[in-house]
Amino acid sequence: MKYLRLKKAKEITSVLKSGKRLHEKTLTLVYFPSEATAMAVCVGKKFGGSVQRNRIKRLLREAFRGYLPLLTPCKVLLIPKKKEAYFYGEFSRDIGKLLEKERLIERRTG
RNA sequence: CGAGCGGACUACGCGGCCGCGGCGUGCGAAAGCACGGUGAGGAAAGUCCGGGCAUCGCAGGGCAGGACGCCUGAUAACGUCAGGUGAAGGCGACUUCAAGGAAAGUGCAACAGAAAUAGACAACCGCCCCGUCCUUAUGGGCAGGUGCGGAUAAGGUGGAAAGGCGAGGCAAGAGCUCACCGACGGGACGGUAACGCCCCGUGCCAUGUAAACCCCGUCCGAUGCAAGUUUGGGAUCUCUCCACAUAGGGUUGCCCGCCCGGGGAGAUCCGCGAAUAACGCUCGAGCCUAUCGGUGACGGUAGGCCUAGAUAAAUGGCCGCGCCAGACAGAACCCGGCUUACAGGUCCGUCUCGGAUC
RNA sequence: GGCCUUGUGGUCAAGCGGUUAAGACGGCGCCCUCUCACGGCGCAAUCCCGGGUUCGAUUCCCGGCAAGGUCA
Repeated sequence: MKYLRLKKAKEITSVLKSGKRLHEKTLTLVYFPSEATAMAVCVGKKFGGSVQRNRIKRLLREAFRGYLPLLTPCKVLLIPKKKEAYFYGEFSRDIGKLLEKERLIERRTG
């Protein structure tokens, strides 16, 4: 299951403007319904050097990938919150909570 | 055995499942799918130097500006490296050093101190003069002088005070004289050289600062892959700037020289991806092994290898084992260095010092 | 990725190698006043950090760190 990447500044700003924002402890999720699923992560300089930033991006992508087969198509923006340390488990749990809340995924039976 | 010194290397590993960026092959109209193989560092970092490469100048000169600075070598080049010299530090192995010139000139040296680059003052000594005391007198003592001469040793300071220390000498003193040390000049020898060492001579010939200006020597055109190349179209109209030349524009900060006849902005129509697409973009001063030359940096020869090329930007997640933890940190045109960050581990040495034993 | 700039009390800042490191706003304490304001006096600085040159460094040199600007 593949997903597209949100690349262009226009698209990202349009999602930021007209999308719906949801907050959890570790991150902010912005989404806007669409025909194809597309995702972008947003990690600024304040999160540290390139090693730190790359790590956060990878964790977010991996966590998002877990919910991909069950997802109704939409454009998604993931923005982490600054913390001492970052874990895959936390990101995955919070994304799951938010997506379930908005009924963007089918409730898993397991 | 303990404490060190110098050098080299490594940077979690293995297995399973899921996933990511290029590449190759196959299938497919395409999106894509399958398989194979590949995929971050010693610093990829800071951007501090040096190159390659590209564009501009048409590749000329001068000034200004900048960098470097013991010697010899290595190198494409360097502010780098190697070997040596000198100085400083350490018992030692060894380490550190922007290490030319202060008699080319200029500047600065607070406070303190009599005085800061050099004259004076106070103090010292002799002569002369005057006062006073002792003495018959000669002579002597004490205190002094707008006087003359000698002379810079001592003077609480200070980073620095006119070579140092000792002896002689003198009215008092002074390289005035002598020995030793230092400095300067000359010569012989060794070394490619920096320099070393020895001999002779000169009483000594001028504080520090050049990471102050500067002088001497060597080197430097500017801009940087967001460089730059290709596609990025065509037509019409309007406005505006400058000009027919001692002007204007371009050219490196300036001058000379050289080059140019137009430049800029907006609107409409066909067209439409314009922070875009492709190239640049990875085979290169490349890496590995052997061998030869060299003390070494490095170079020669032979054989083998192909080893990231992304562009909102690829290495991750989960599980198991090794003991549970595993540093600093992520390529963005490419190389050579320097500097800075860094958990742990491994290896080497006719290495050094101390202790014990034989 | 490249090229630049700047770091001085809480804030804005001056500072030609020798200063008690100016000044303004703000803060705190005291005086003045019945009280407040105004006014007066005083206090508060690791000169971003670490080395070096120098007798002496906020200033000069080297290396870090942080903040900011710029390119199409």
